[in-house]
Amino acid sequence: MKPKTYHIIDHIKSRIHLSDAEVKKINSKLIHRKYLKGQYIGQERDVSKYQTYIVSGKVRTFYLDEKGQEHIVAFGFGDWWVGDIASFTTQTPAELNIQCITDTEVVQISYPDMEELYHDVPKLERYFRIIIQAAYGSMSKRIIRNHSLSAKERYLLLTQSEPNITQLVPQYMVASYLGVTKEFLSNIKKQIQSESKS
Amino acid sequence: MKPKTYHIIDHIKSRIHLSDAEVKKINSKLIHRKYLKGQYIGQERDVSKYQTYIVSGKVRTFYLDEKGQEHIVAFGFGDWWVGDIASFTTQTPAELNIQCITDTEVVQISYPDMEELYHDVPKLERYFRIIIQAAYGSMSKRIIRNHSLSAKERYLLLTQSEPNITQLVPQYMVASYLGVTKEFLSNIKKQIQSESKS
DNA sequence: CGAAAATTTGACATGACTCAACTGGAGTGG
DNA sequence: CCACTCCAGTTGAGTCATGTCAAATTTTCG
Repeated sequence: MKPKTYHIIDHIKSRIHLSDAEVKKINSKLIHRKYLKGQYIGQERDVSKYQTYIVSGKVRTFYLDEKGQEHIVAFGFGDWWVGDIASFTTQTPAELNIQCITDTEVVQISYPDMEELYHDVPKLERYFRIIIQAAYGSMSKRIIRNHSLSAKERYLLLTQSEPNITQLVPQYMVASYLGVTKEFLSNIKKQIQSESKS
Repeated sequence: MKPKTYHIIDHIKSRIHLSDAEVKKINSKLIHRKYLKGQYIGQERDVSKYQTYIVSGKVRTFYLDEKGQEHIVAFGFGDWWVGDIASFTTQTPAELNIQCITDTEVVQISYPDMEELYHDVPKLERYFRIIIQAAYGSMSKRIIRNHSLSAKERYLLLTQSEPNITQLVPQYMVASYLGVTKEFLSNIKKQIQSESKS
């Protein structure tokens, strides 16, 4: 019986070449796991134990400020990595919460296994370098947009680049992701609507 | 005559181990270069040709919006990498400008040389993975702060974590980095001053 | 010293937030 | 199948943070 191969392997293979032995090695470290809607993959103050790859489902990464308000840093919609990278790489308490918006299927690699994998399959360093570079690039674009665009412009940009975002997550999460209150996002939508009518 | 060893090698060695042969290999690809105050290491629309390590000097990375306003994404103050990562890694036109605030000494690696180095010294993948993870972590914290703190709180946090920032760069750049106008930052400073007096 | 650049000031405008009330489903259970 | 609750979304009034513009002042530096 062959060991089960996860979609994640294809994802890695699309960036770097892997031999069968390497695939096997990686597979042996993968933990397959399911979370229910509302469950936390990781919470603030806990040290992030796993690097988590979303196989299916929807996840949000958010920060809770002193006033108890949520600020969504990122969404994860399948075939992508989530987690508090700072916490995982330095094995210090996390600032971020990773919560499932829907039932979610993931594949995880623990910190010690990750270190072992980096040692045994050094090419993975390249894979993760590429992944993180991409994440860094989009994060830096987000900062730029937050500084140079109004909330309305940011909303239009988001709906344009991710047209079904409104189907994927409730509106108050979109607001939090954009960095505005739900009331104001509602207001923005009304503005846009009345503009398109005239 | 031995080839000159740059400080950058120590920086790399503090993250990964390198043999003498590997050091030599890396050194052979390093381009040492000086820029004058005001010069651009990279400009928007140009494809970023080099990964740039700041040896000494001060650099800012900024974005120019449609209204012609500058938005500073990051500063670089020595012994750190700068550049438009998205542009470099995908070899597509940059969105970011990298400008020297003072005379600046850098070490650069060209794109083809970088690829060659990754091939010949695979450990470098690890080094850059670690570097970018750190950059990503601080970038993500910045997004959080921008969303959850007021301009005044952000300013206080910055002056606390980087007390001599006011000596390092002119105030209007600090304002741009914080995402506020120079007038408003001036206002904030006045507020803080009057608070500390009472 | 003089010009250019950086900073400050103040009046005014506005984007975005707060709060509180209201609407409108989507269960859930009697 | 209705009544009830719960949650997401909307509305509107009032407020505050921050932006805009234009002028005055200070600093920097040739």
